[in-house]
Amino acid sequence: MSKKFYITTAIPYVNAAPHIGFALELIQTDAVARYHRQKGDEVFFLTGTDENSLKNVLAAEKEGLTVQKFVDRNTKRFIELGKVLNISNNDFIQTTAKKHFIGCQKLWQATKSKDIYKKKYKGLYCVGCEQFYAEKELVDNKCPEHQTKLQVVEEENYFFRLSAYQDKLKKLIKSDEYQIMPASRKNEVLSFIEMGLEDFSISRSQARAKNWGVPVPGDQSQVMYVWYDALSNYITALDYDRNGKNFKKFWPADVHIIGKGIIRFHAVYWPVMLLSAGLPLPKKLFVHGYINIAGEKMSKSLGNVVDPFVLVEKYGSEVVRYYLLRYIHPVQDSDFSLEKLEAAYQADLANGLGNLVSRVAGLIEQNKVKIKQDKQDKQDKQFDQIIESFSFDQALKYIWDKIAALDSLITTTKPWELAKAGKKAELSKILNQAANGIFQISQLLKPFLPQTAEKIEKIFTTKQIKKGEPLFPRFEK
RNA sequence: CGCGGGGUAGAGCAGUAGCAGCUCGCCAGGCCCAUAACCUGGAGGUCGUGGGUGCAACUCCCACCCCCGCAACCA
Repeated sequence: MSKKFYITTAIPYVNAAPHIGFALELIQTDAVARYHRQKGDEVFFLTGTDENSLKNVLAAEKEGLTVQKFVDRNTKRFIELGKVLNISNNDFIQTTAKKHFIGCQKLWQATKSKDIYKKKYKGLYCVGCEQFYAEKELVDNKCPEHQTKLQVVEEENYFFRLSAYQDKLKKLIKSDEYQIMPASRKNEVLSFIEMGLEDFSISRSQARAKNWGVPVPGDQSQVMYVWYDALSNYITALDYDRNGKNFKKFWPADVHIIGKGIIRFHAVYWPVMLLSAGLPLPKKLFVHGYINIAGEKMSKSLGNVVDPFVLVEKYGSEVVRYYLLRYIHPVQDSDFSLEKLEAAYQADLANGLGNLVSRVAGLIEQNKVKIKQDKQDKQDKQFDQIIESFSFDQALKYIWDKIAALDSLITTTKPWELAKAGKKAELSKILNQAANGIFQISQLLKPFLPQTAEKIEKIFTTKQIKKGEPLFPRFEK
């Protein structure tokens, strides 16, 4: 019996080229999606881009392009990133899509009328940050980020009655009805809620938004606050606008995967928006950590931004996938470095997996042993449990322990001696065991390293097993 | 008194009361089937600091020091 499984990444805004952090999110999400497909679930995996952010408008202005041209061009890079990383998403939402606009407006209208109200707001606004600042936050009366003077903006906006949902939301999260993982993030959210939720603005004036964004239904002077529209992507992509069959089938989401920076929107705003509109809540929110470079935050000003395209070009997608899943901690921040990536390649992929495959395939080829496929599907509860908890690093460790066990098996049973001694039956038994062990490894590996898994599968399912080329040649010193 | 995460072998991490562990790196031995790969063993840590509770503390309690985030719109 197949279950439906709906999984999403966050949608990054496209004012700059995609960076390695988003690559991590794509790869993690892809691993979970592929895992569920392998289990026979009907999977819908969504990713996309947020094109309505004012930051896009500002970036476009800088380059002298129309906003639409700018976002189209930049979104291409994100689509391209998915391709080069071999990401198996079923759809890619761009929030300038018509169905997204209509869907957002439908959600707005479905929201309980008492939850949306108009309020005058006056504050100091920084266009660069796209945000209001409190006076005590300023440095020399200037924006702490941009060192520019702030504008006094006064306008009437729509507000959402978040405060009314405080108790209800707390209960839903505490009980794991909407499960936030890991637990430390759940606690963080709960303590945030306990501090008290304030109503938040869900629109801005057309002028301030520079006429870019989703218009508020029935009020041409306002566009939706970009997060209101961005979060809606998870349902608009499923054709919520016309209550399409994907929406009926796949909503609510089984998992949203996001980075720690946007936890509030997903853990607080989004569920409440849905509650007010009478829609079911997503089941899980998984929050991953960030990638640091030599202990420092990645940033353009530091000049330490890692370009995922360059990595893939140099090492290949499988190596990048492996490194990010195995050595970037799923929930804590971790350091990224080329040295570590290369060490992982050499030790785990070349010496470990690659060598084992050559080793066993070579022994089989030389001794012309017949391999009988062990066809039965091995259930592995422990492995399932590891993946359910998003412990990608441990999942790979688990697989690599099996690789080591097979190496150890070969070393201790010495098939080459059995061959010399003419002990055919015993030789065949050992090599069958090894071959089937590798086959099993390839199955476990599929969600993580799909291409490599397939190559291994091919080698060990052909009639005449041949050694062939190394999967991961060692780097020359 | 803002909130959170962290400080365990050269590096990266696991370990929540009972002889301090894993991976990489390093050293020695074995093997010779394999991509100079693989296997075994070894060196290397007063578990941030100071107190407390316990028969027993990396693990619980208290205080302090250091690092890194967040503090309503950054993957």
